[in-house]
Amino acid sequence: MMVKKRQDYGFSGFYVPFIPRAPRSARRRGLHKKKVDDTQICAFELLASLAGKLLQESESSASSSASETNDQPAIGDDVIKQERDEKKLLKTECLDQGSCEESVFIPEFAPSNNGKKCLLKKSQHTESDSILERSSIITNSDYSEKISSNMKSVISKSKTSCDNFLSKVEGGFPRAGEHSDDFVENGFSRQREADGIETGGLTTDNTFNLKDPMDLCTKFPTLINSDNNVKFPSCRNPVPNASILRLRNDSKLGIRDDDENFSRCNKPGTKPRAFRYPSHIGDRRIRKLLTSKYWKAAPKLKDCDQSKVGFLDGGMRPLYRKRKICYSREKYQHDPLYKRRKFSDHSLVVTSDGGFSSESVCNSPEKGINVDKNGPATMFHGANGVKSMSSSIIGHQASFHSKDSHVKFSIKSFRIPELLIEVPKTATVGSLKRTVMESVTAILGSGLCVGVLLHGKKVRDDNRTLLQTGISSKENLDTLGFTLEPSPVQAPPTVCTEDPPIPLTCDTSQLSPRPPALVLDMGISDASRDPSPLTNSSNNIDSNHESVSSHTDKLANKRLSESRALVAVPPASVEALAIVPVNQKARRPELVQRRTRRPFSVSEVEALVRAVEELGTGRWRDVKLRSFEHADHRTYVDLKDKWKTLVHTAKIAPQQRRGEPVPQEVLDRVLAAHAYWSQHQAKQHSKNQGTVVKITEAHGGRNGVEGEIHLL
DNA sequence: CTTAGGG
DNA sequence: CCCTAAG
Repeated sequence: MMVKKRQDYGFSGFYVPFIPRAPRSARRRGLHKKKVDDTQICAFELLASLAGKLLQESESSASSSASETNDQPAIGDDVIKQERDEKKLLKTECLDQGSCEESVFIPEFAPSNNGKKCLLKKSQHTESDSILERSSIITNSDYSEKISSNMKSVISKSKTSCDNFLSKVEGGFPRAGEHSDDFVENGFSRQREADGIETGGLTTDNTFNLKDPMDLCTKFPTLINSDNNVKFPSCRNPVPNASILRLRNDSKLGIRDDDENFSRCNKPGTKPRAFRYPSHIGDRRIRKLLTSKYWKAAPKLKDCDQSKVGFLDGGMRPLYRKRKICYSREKYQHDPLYKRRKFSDHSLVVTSDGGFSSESVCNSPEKGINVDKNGPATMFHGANGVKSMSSSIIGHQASFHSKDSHVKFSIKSFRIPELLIEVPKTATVGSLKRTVMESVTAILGSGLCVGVLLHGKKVRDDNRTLLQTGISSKENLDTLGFTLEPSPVQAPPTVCTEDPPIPLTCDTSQLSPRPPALVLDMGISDASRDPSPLTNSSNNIDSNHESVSSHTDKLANKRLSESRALVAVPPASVEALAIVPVNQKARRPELVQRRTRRPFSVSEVEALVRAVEELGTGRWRDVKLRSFEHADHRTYVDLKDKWKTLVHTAKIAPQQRRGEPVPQEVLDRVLAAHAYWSQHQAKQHSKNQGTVVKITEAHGGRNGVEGEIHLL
């Protein structure tokens, strides 16, 4: 449920590199955790924004430094204007959020998620509103930017959209403090004055003039807190929920897909188990989206009480500890972030810049602004074309003007794919920064091109007109999305292995059990074959793109799922950069990353069969414990599923079987056990259980194999 | 959290 | 594999 909801609100069109999830066993469901999520939204957003920032930054640094400089100077009138806009923006955002009950799920969105979400929602209502909103948002960023530094603007912006997020960031990163200060000064000082820090978010200035203030409050409690956070070290944050990016003991930084973490976090009352991360295999890796800037953002951690550090992170290293310090109590929430992250991956970050980078983040005031374009849909109006594209998110909404023959697109921003960065614990912050920068650069460096998606399908025929493609249709506009993709020509597969963390390696590939070579292969092949695997399952709008035939959909999906194993290697990955989707209707279910596929080996199958023979088919947990206890990637559900497939496999002709062939003998045993246990179960139901303890069933396999089951 | 099933 | 409904 949650997932879906999130998706709906968050990512409709977003495509993100796929990353394998943590073992299912580890994951938890958080049906009841919804509320908790609220507080954590920001964190996700933060992450998302970071990603966006990274992208932007790299881009800007590369190509738009000039624009930046230009932009900054203009502080005078513009500022005022901006401010006004900002207020407007804020207001709209608040309202929007308020309107969105599901704000809870907002996390899905990137930093600008809230805004985006709002936008989306608004868009539903009125296009004009959405536009306004967007522009206001943009303005806002501009405003802040102009006021102080880009960075500040970013912060302020982010704050507006997501206070929590900021606060979290702060807490999470060593340099957060710096930003926070700036931020406060520039963006929120007013607020504080007015209402005091506590109420900051709500009462602050005009910003939040809501028709119903309460709405805002109730809905965005977190935001309020965040304000507080900004001012005060996160550790002081009274709100337990304040989520921060949690750093694990591991040296790997990155956003983790693990649901596990997520779910734990969600549960307020969760057991201590939540903190056992370190022991978990999957947890070992901390994946975060960090940008150098990101790190910079958390300077004030030191401010936090050191004493609290030890809370949850017993053995953390100083470095991490520092970061963690403030967040110790928020570990829970942290997890949610991850999960959201997953979702958010797909989402656009409205304020990609919202985040954290101080410098180039908000370069172009116009970025993210909607533009009416006569030209190709792919064109964005921005301060600088390229820059805006990469950094700004695509507006999810495109509006169709019946009046003229123009189609209006608003691209709020683009999101960059999740980056997995792995560095040794002993790595310096500087090295981390470099690593991040390199990875980002790698993404941008290879060149990007814009892709157009309609109904999740990639529109490849560049010669088609919007009209022909259906993009001019109002309905279709809702499902229109843009993507940043690596240039066709280059797709240098830069896959790093996760294992060698020692040298700073930028691992854009997901941790995959598979051999790197394989991964690469998959990634490449997938990319080359089908640039937009994600879109396969969606309905084709057009015939112009190479759509996968329906019967091959399954295969495609499979491929897809496999490819997901990789976190897109920047250049190579098709979906490297996000998409902007728009409508929830159009959303695809697969936004959530799937775990990497790990075919059962024959030996595993044998172990499974053995266990099932002994334990029966209704005790998967026991089976897991007995035979797969150390196979963390095999959950009992996996085992159950495997058994299911085994039974099926055993029933079909050998020619129809795929994958690593399982000895017929084993399959026969499967059938035998299946038959036996089915019967056994039936007997039990019929209250006739105790009688038969031992059953021998013979199946006429081609080998005439006979399966025996021995019961106690 | 586990199971059991459907997708 | 994923997702859910049910214990």
